[in-house]
Amino acid sequence: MAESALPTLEDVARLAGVSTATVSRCLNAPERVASATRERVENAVDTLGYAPNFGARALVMRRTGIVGAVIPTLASAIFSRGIQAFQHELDRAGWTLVLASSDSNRETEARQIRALIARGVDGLFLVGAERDEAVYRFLMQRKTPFVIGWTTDVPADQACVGFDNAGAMEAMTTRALSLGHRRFAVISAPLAQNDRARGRVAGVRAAIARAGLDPDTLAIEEVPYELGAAGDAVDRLLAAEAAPTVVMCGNDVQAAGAIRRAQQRGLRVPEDLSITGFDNLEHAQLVDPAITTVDVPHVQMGTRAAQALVEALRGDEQPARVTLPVSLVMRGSLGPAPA
Amino acid sequence: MAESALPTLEDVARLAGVSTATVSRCLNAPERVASATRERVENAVDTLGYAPNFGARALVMRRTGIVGAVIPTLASAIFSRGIQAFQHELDRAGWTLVLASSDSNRETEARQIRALIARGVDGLFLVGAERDEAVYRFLMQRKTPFVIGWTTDVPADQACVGFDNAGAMEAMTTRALSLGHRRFAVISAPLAQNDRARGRVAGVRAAIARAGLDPDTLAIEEVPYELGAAGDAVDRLLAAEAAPTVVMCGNDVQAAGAIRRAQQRGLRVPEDLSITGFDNLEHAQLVDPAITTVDVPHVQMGTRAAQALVEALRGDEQPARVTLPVSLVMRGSLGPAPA
DNA sequence: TTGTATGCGTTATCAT
DNA sequence: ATGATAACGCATACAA
Repeated sequence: MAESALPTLEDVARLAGVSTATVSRCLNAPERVASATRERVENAVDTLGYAPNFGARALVMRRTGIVGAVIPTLASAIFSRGIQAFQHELDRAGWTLVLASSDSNRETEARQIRALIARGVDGLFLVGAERDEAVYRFLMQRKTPFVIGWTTDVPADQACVGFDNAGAMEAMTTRALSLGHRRFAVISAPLAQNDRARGRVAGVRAAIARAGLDPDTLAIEEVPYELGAAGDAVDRLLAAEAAPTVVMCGNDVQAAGAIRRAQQRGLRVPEDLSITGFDNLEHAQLVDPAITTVDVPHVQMGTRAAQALVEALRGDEQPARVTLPVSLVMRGSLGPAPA
Repeated sequence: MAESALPTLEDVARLAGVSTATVSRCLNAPERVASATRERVENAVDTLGYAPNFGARALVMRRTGIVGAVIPTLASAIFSRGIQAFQHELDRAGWTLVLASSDSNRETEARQIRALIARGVDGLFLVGAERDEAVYRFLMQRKTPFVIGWTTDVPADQACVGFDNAGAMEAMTTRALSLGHRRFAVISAPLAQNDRARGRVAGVRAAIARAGLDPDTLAIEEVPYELGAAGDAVDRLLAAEAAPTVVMCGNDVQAAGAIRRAQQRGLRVPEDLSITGFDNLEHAQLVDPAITTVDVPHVQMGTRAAQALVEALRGDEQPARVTLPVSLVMRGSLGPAPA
């Protein structure tokens, strides 16, 4: 028994008694073919179970219809809402998303970007602006349009859809200051390869500096976005000489872990220790007290990023630059400083 | 200024003073070319910034190296761990993942499957076994190998990597019975297009039937995997004539929502009402009391599924059929039945 | 409206 | 070790 190959345009043409050009037209511009022949062709397509060969199509059309996104991780909830919206909007516009994760690692991200381009993506969505110049050069060279998300701190000629990480955290810190807090600590993602995390810390420092405090006394714990790691960070922070009255976390997962650990140590939140989060994830409403946090418009960001990328793919020259507003969500975990 | 196109194999060949065949060899089988010429070619590749054209390669190789996965949703944590593992293992084996979501909708899933195949995926990862016969016929016709995850309840000739949804829930129910519970209720995902959810409910019914109780009295609330919706379901269940002493949830998100709502109504968990979950998500450890749940080996499932798919892609005839063990995780939310 | 013919960029076979 | 060349399956410019 011969290995019967997949049917091609030619098979359909033969069965329908027309040329391959006509079959191609039936599929791509049905209005340009007589309805009688169109029906014959459609029947042939059905009976043969024909579907166009992707590689051949990509070769001749010079595009694949695929766009790629490289995000730090798929495993956590942090990016899932935004990416879900991104992919939904992309789908509406007829594009398909390929997802890769960088494990928050610079080299891995560079590898993934190259891998995606080798897989024929027509455009890219990237998180943050922190990567080697060589990567940007490569993207230029390949003429691959890209959009950067989760930050707006990018060169003027690049498209981005994000928000002001520093400003958001500065606002939250100012709020804590107004509640009487003077001893701050921060739990952040590792700062080394993460411009968003650095921005958030910078916001805290800016606010306390403006309040006349010394930003260099700010204790910073760098830990991954995990409950237990954030808990351990709390242990370390509370062991310090002048323990903080408020811990500003770079993310709600960390805030949730911090709250749980503080409570396990017998501290009341927020009476004894205030804790704030970032992102307004589902986590923020699961713990008790609920987390005072920064609401990030993830869905909007994903949607707008998709639109920006589609525009770039269409050849629009002006790179879209979108700054989304964030807002403080006051819930129970931030209270007045203890007396 | 002319629109300079991307460099091709021919450009490289010309610059290096060799034939395109030699350049191709340099890229795909470097050991089959003299090191002197290889160096010349590599230099030419660098200076031109050459990268192979994906479409041309896919056309002649008859494969894209891309596999697709269609999952109910990207937005929740339910599938993210498994998918992350799936993609990681795939990456190790040199494949790229394209992700699509079906919104838990049968027609949408069918559309997404066709769309992915139109995008040239060489294989597919699907969740659950519930879909139209036409979809399976289409996959056969296209000779597209696929693996089914999250269940093992599939025809014998299909590859699957999953666990026993019914058995897991039956075990949990039996545990509740041994704690004296006699009035059960279930909060489940909508059953209509979800074989895993139906399996879990069937497990509850089987256990209570075996205990001599009437499974037809079992109250079932079908709601999405959202905190608020699960809370509302609790309200309805508790309004019933003979309120349950234990609510078995099909998922930890629902269990978390149920616990919060019960507590807001002034009930103590588990003293007044026991609640169980499923999946052992991060949620389960965030709420207080922590959720007694079914641990599902998501990471293993994703990894094994990737391996199974890669095998199928390599042409292995025997479809892999993997059943992963699940286990009960006893935490605080399930206690003895109230007296 | 339909058909003919060409080219897209690569891999692989067969010579040399 | 290297080169010429034939597919691969499709879209499209041009002819009829």
